[in-house]
Amino acid sequence: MTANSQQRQNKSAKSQRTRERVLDAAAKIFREKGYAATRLTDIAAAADTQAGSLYYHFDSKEQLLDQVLERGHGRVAETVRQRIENLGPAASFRQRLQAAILAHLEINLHHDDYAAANLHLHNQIPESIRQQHIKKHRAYAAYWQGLFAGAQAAGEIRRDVDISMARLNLFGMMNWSVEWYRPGRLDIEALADNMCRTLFDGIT
Amino acid sequence: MTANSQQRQNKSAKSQRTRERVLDAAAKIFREKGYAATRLTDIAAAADTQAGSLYYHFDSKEQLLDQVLERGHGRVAETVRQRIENLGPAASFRQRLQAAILAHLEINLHHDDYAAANLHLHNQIPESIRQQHIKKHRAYAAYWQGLFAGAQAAGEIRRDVDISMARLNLFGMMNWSVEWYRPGRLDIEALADNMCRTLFDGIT
DNA sequence: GAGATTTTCTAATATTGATTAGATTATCCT
DNA sequence: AGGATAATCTAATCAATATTAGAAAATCTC
Repeated sequence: MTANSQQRQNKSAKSQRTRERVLDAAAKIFREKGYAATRLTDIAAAADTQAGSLYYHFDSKEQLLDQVLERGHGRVAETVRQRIENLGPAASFRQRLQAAILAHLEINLHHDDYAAANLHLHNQIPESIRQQHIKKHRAYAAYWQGLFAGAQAAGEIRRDVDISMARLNLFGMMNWSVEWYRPGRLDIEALADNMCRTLFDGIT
Repeated sequence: MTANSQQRQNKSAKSQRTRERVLDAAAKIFREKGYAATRLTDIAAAADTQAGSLYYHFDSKEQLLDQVLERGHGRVAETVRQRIENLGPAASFRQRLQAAILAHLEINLHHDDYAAANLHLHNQIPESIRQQHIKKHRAYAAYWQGLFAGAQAAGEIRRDVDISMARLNLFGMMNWSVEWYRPGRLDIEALADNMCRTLFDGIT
């Protein structure tokens, strides 16, 4: 490692720390107040810096949002994939779905502002960056669709069930929970379990 | 009817027509773009008038939002109650719930900007008017909770099911559909039917 | 149809908030 | 240490937009 690259690394290390702080603050506040209602001074305050200083790290408010959403999506997708892989190849599709539900809920409900921002801002994304985020969202949906298709092929879901709709129904249960869930009384594992059972077995 | 009251009626009729136009426009645009991102000039343009003119009818942007949400909530609640009453006293609770689901979906998905605004703006309501709307929302939730409680008491839902959670799951399915549903390929009745069956019977 | 009243328009005002420019401070390398 | 580079701050700028005030137009009453 040359002295030169060492230098670059150090500088970027410092810079990246505040960059992280800013991103964290942005995720938190965007998620709380929405995109338009968030002021850069709010983000700056939460990141313990000045509004003007943000521009050393980011080009614009829009780009800041873009990166928050990007990271949020990445975390969700990776976490879910990872958890399912961890189950190994012998797992049933219902087990996979249960694990996926738990992972999705945990990351969205449990402290991850980046992930939660994706849900909250869903319909507030400015036109200019919307297209790419819709693409990512579609890819995530397709991944789940694969799980449902596998389950149906394996006979774990009835033939007459429309799996696209089943998936949308599940997304609804999960994503709506960010509106009402508050940590404390109910733990997330019980919640995941409940949704999975409702989806598969119903309440009758 | 005196000439005086006649006069008052006429004036107010005229005034009320534009007031309606403005409210309609506000509902539509608030729902599309969110609260903070909506400009008064947008609403004025859609109502075929001038931004300044809005203030003859409303005190502020906030009050405008307030009335949109208020009306939206009223329509939803009344429609659902009405549909259930129409079933008569002999209807099973599952039938009632099915009717309620259909009504809720129809009004939220089918052209009612006031109702849809309630869902879209859910987490963008300014502090000053949030409290009362949370109250309304709670009352609506309590109404549904009653349906679920009745169903469980009548043995139409298993004893071991947590009906609060079942209700939240159903709300999730229904309310998430405003994010993805587009009129055309799938009719709302089929959608309601599907959700009701998923909830009660599951997909296994 | 004249005068009063209601409704709408036009043109300020005033604030807010994103963005930029230049000065200032911290950090790094030799 | 001292000069270069990076990072941050401060103080404009600039545009957007909610709100207000007063003029203009429409409507109503007699």
